[in-house]
Amino acid sequence: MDYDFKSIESKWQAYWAANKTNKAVEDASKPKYYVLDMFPYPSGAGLHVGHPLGYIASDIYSRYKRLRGFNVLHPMGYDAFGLPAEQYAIQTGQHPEVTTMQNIARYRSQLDRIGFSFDWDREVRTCDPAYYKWTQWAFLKMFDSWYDPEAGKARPISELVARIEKEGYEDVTQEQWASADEKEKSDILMRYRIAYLGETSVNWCEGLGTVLANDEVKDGLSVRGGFPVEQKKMKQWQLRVSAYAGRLLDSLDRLDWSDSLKEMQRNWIGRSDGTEMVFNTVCEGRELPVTIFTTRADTVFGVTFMVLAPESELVDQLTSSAQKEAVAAYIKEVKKKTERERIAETKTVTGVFSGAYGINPLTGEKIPVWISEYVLAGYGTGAIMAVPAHDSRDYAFAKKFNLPIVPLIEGCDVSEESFDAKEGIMCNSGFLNGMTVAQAIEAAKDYVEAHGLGRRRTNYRLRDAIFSRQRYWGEPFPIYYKDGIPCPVDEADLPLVLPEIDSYKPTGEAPLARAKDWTYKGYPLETSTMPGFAGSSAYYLRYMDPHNDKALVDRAVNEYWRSVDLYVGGTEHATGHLIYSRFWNKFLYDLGYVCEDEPFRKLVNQGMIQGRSNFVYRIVGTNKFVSLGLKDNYETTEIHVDVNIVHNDRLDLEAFRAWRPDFADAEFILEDGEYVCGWAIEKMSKSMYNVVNPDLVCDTYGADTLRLYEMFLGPVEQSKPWDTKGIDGVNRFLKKFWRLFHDRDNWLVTDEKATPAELKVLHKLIGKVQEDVENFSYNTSISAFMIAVGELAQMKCSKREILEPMVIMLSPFAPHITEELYHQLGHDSSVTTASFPEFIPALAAEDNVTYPVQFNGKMRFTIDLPKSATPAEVEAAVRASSQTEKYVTGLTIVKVIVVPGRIVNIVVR
RNA sequence: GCGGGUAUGUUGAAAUUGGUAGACAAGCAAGACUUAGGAUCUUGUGCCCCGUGCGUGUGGGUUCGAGUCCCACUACCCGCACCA
Repeated sequence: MDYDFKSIESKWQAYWAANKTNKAVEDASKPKYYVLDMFPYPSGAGLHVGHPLGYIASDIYSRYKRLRGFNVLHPMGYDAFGLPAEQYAIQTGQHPEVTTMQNIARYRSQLDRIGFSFDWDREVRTCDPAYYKWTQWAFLKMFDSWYDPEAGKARPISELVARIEKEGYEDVTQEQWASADEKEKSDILMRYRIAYLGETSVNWCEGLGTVLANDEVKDGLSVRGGFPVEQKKMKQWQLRVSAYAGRLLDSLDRLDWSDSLKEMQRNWIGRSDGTEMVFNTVCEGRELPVTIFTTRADTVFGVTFMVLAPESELVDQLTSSAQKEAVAAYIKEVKKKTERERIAETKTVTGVFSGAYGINPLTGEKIPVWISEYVLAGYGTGAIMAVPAHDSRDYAFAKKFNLPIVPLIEGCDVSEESFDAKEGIMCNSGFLNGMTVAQAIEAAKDYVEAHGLGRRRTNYRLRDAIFSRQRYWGEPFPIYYKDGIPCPVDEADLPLVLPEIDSYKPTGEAPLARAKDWTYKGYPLETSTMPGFAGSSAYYLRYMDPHNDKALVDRAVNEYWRSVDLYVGGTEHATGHLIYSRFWNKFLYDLGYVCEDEPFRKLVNQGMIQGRSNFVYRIVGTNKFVSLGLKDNYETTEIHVDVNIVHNDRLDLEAFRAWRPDFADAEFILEDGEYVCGWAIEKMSKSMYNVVNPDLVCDTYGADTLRLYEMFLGPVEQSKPWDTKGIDGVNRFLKKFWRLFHDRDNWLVTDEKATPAELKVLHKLIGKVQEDVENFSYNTSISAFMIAVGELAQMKCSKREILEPMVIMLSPFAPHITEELYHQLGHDSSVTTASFPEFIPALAAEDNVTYPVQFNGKMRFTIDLPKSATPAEVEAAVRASSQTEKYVTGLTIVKVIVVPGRIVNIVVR
């Protein structure tokens, strides 16, 4: 009987679906383990072989944990709101929901073919009203909360109101509050709510007709679509993520994530400890204190000018009448630039003198105040003290505008460039003279605080998340406007269902503005929708209790599953989803809705699967194609060719002629009768014709081979090109494994007792697989299987005692073939209900140890000794060996090093 | 510029964490079986001047012993980037 993967795979996939084999049920008698994949956005292109990589890795781990007696939660769903479906709708008029459902169906059928152990009863879709009810609910909770920096957590806004009424808070006095009208009260509270409506400079993308969050913009272009993005002041919903910056940073230390990912988040959060200092300024007799932020308080004696951001509110007040025109012209010029231009021109220095002067609080010196775009309004206070000698940006500015440069560190040379390093001994710096920079920073901070000139302050780069999108295909905000005051929709009225609209074409206003009766209690509803990350921020919680319509997740259920034990996904979410989710979770934790303050305890980043593109070389001006080795003899153009008609870099000529009409009469110049294609590693994409579809691999080799091959390709974390060449190896392994059970006509498995040699093969394998799977080192554990199967084949061992444990161990990797064999072995339950075989080290141990014997570190020969031999016995045996004699003639043994079980090294002179 | 990572045969890679470098595959070569093979099975395969030789990006160091540890450098990949 041959290994017929097609019938085996479809048979068991149907069986698992019918029997709900992978259903997860809360069970207090078993330890839980929660394995999560980053759920996909169902794009129109379907899956390529790169997508399932992480899913396979996590599926292996889930199945392994199940064999080890854990109650495993391993769900899957779809991040289904998003731009591509809406843009398709704009082009075709088809409702995004229709497109989305079609794509989901396609994804599901592709996923099902690979044999994942997902509990599909727990599937979530972010675009499902029953799901986004809880996205809206969380938003309402954020709207109804503020961040109390004293308690270090979010609290209900009613507690803030109570406090203001009783004693005022920050700059809001009791009296002000008492006399405020509804609108004013709303405005005051808006400054504190976690979800708030605020005017801010936002990334506006004209091409997409919407605002975008910082992580959705790269190099001044939108990540989706690549349209230019400009800065615009707009009133938008925002989430006060910045309030959590400190906590998001601190608890990173407790997470089992890769260093690089944690570092990325640390950079994104961007903590910097510095000093806020007040400089008094004078402009035509008007005095105005200006607060600046610096991390280099020690350099205050070298301040030769100050700079304001062009967008700073202080600009108007600090512009003298003489400079008014020049400043206005400069600001106009700056505003005209797109974000992209501003980034591209970071090297060119621009700026204008404001006409005002500041007073250095330590020296009393009078310094000019300038305005320049190199100072950012959104960071610190939007104003800086400039120390050109020790800051390269200030230096460039000072050079351009001929401002003085005062060096503050002994022996530093600032004639050509600034000295930015935080090292050396201070000079020209009054009481700081003679200190090291590190000492001076602290001393200066102390001085500033002691003399009431400012205070220590920690700044974060992390900004609040802009939460509004002027789009259709997203969650509607549960907010309506009563006389212009934003009010929350009653929780009982959630979900607020996305209305139908007649056309998806952009008109300049938000699509929901066109919806009929988009009102609540007679008042207009908010017309923006939520961004993509809204629905993905708490989906891992919803999987715990996906059908609950009373709560996001039931308290007791949450206490059982707690948080994700293993999260598998790509690094591309480092500064988006993974920050927002952590924020969202911490917020829910503060209010007591969830029991863990971090959502993802361990995170594994799977690498990307790159494409391996193939090329043909067309001789310019002809329809003749020349093989790789001969192409240098001609003038050629390189053309991407579909990798599916190339095997081992040899072109299938007939398939090539049939591929595209213009190649139908192609001629070839061959080498050795074959056309050899060139190749390159590139991103897997349609346009490069290097996309490999997993369905195709399942058709030709089967899902088990696909799974094994993707894991055998290399470590899960590493990016690697897809190269179908090696796939035969793992396929051969499965066939070999099958042949331990079957030959052409017979069932070979016997109940004979296994020999010690056979048990050794088995137990060595158990030990290896156990260790490797725990470390996600799947490629080496597959190697171990190959070795074991080879050895058993050699021994002609087909004993149940050996093979049955192997079937169980292999089942996480290749679930279909093992399910078939497990049933053939006489079981009528699924292999997933089996237990991982127990590792007995004694059975795996070798009786003898082969010691490599080195002389002065060079290996010369090996010697077999009993495992029990003591180091002294080993040394004696080695000294007595005739081999040793050969290598020491004429020399003396200085010392013999014996590492028990490892090696013997003899030092000779 | 700042931060993180990687570097081993023709290719993907492994190395018990300081102890026989190249496991296991792929590719290639030779052979067997076969009407045939993109099937199956053997065997070989780091390099060379074939030795007590050389060899894990380069140059040093520590050690009886270094792919692994330390120092300096180079190349590539990823992230951030006028963040004061």
